Amino acid sequence: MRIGELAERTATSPRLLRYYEEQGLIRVDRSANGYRDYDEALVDQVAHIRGLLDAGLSTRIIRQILPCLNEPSEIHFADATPDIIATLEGHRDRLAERIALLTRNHDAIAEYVGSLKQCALGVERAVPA
Amino acid sequence: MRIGELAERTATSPRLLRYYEEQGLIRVDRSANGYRDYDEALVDQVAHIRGLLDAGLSTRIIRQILPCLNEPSEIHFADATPDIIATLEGHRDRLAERIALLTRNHDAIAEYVGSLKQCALGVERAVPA
DNA sequence: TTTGACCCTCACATCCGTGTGAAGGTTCGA
DNA sequence: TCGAACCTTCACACGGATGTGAGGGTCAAA
Repeated sequence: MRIGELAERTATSPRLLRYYEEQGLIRVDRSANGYRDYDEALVDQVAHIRGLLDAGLSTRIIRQILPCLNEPSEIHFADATPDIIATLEGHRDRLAERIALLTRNHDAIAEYVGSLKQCALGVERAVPA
Repeated sequence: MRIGELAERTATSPRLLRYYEEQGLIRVDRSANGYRDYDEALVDQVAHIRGLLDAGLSTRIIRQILPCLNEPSEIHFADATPDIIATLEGHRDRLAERIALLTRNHDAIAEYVGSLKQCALGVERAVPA
């Protein structure tokens, strides 16, 4: 499909799709006329990338961890060098930290919202101003 | 305490502490000479803010959810308007989505790294080139 | 054949969190 | 009293993700 359709289907902009390509996040074919020609699978991939960006990861990091996340999950044996493994372990651990932090904040907000709703109910019943 | 000390204790920079103040994230007193005078509690608060920023939240959002996160957790009853509650629920839910997404990715990376290490071991044993 | 909707590249602009430096005031110890 | 180390404000700069516009090509339908 062409860039306009993919942009619409992923709720992004053509500009961003070109940017992700430039950053090495997606691979894109070209038609004879020079237009970008996107594979159907890119719809999911772009959604995935957007999620990761939205979660605060940089394109640099996403580029590094993306190979692990391909669905067929074919292991690239050549990648099993110690420093690549170390890099991935680092990303894995920092992801865990980030998750823990987000979880703490999520829980705090949830608790606060709970109290607030409780309180709103109480006010509604007790102080019918 | 003064800005230098707080910067050091929170591993930030004076510049950022001024910025957080400017963004309405922290409240800061002034000494007679015009110097900022930070309360002890700011150490934790700034750490908290840094965590949220690091987790990908913007100062605008942080400003909104910060009141819920104060340690004494004194509920601001006046805040219990339906739209504020809705906003908070929105943040809470989007946080939950992010956590789910990051968790999936964390697990995928962990699994991939596991396979990679396994594979590295195998190669080491099987192909002592 | 022309028009309109799409695509291309290039490049400058914006926002946000952050760094940095200038120009100057305060405090404190030598 | 001088200098070092701290503080102030102001303002410009930068990198990353994104918007926008100029100048131009492609293609299909009228």
